[in-house]
This record gives sequence, C-alpha cells and structure tokens, in this order.
Amino acid sequence: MPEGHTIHRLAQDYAAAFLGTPLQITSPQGKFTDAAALLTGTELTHTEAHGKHLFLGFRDSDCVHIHLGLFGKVTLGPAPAPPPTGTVRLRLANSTSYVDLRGPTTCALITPAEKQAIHDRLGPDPLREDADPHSAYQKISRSRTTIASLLMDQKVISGVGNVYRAEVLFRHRVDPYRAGSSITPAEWDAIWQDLVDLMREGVRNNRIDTVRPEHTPEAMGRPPRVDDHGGEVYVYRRANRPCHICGGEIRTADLAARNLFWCPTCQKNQIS
DNA sequence: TCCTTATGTACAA
DNA sequence: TGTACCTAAGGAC
Repeated sequence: MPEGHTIHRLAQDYAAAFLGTPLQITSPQGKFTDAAALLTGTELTHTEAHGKHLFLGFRDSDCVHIHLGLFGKVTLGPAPAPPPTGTVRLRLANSTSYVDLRGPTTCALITPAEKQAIHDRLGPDPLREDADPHSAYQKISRSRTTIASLLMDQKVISGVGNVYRAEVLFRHRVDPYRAGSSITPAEWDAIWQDLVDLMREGVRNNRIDTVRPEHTPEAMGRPPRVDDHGGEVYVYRRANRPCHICGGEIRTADLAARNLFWCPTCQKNQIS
C-alpha cells in the first residue's frame, strides 16, 4: 500500500523496532544475499523517508535503499520470526522483532553519493520538514501538462500517489485536466497544506482517509462504509458510483497508464 | 484454477 | 506510448 505516508510510517516502525540493537540480516530469496552478509551483526543507526523511498542506515555510511514499487509489502511482527517464505527479499530480526520485505522494486546497498542523487532528483515531500512547496509551484506554474499528471511526477512533488492525487483534487474541486499553468498560487498553497495534513494523518493511522467530517456516512445519513483500499475516500476506485456530495456518477479514465477518478460535476473550479 | 488488478517506476523506441 | 518488473488478493469460472 505504498504512497508516501506508508514509507514514512515504515521509517518510524523500523526505527522503533530495531534502532541500536544488533541485527540478524538475511535474504531468504537470495537476491540480496551479499549485502545481507555484509551487514548482519551490525546495528541500524538511522531511518529516513523521502517521497516513496526508504533509507535504512547502518554503521557510518552503509545505506540500504528500498522502494516498494506497486507490489512491495512489509510485514513486521514480534519475535520469534516464522520460517521465511521464498519471496522474502530482506529480513531484519533482533531479540524482540522481525520485519520481512517482499516484492520491492528496489532493495540495494548504496553509497552516500548515490543517496544524495536520489534526494536531488525528488521534488519536495509534504511529510518532510525541509520541503519547499514553492519549488514545486515553480514547475507546476510553468507547465502545460495536466495538474493530475504533475501531482504524480516525483520530480515535481514526492510522495503523492494515485489515491492522494485523486482525493486532493476532489477536495479542492479542481478539474484534473487543467494545465499546471492555470493553477493559482492560492490554489497551490491550499492543495499543499491539505496534502501535509492528510498525509500526516495517513502516517498516524497507516491508511488513507480523506472524507471531511461533514461528509462521512454518519453525517450524511448513509450506512457505514469502508472503501476497497481500506480507508474512506471521495472518488478513488469509486467509478460509476454516486458522488458523496452531488450524487452524480464518479468517472474514471486512463491518464499516463494510471486510473484517474473524479467527479465531473463537483470538480469544475477554473479559478478559485 | 485461472485471470485481472493494484496505493510505482524505469527504460526503449 | 508501450513494456518490463515484482507479488498477492479477489473474482470469475
């Protein structure tokens, strides 16, 4: 379930379970065996997230770079660790906990220079203190590309994925097909601040909820409901179902090989 | 049991 | 723009 909130939460969870304790590090699947052998017995010293990238620091400068991609999953539990299945790329274990990584796009030992290069190519992350929303707006305001595409471009803004993209555009009534250049500074400020708030809540709850209190099923007099992905949302994966606000049909379309969801009735803001 | 789908990204043409 | 990569869950039979 990897958007930026998931990765920041993992950075916290890895730290809480493993920081400063000697670790047994293995790669039952075999694709990370050499690095695991190099690191086993050492301590985890640092964890960090930037966008959807997770960094695990060992000793002075050893760093494991993890990207979950679309399918990657992490399971964390109390010791003793169960016998690993054949798909576990990386297992960390100490006397109290274990964590298994499966199916990541990336799991690699990298140098400080390589780590820096990753930071350098990523746009500001709403979950990081060092984020500068203005640098994202510089790119957006000069682009003829749609705002829906720009929000998914990790060079523009990092950590936002297909759920937050669809939901934040709905919350601000922004037509996803508007060009970046049509987004006003005030609109961007509101969208950015909203992403900061939503994604922080996502880290806390480990899921994505975007429905405002006045639009919850209870407030609207509808039966309770949790959407397919595990949180409560306005439009994501709700194609052909009624909009929570106007009752019209939520639409879906292909945009850059991803599914876009939006309400054509509610999302008509041209200038706000 | 098979097929589709998924909260992602990189690279080729 | 298309394709490759990685895994698992859910739905259609």
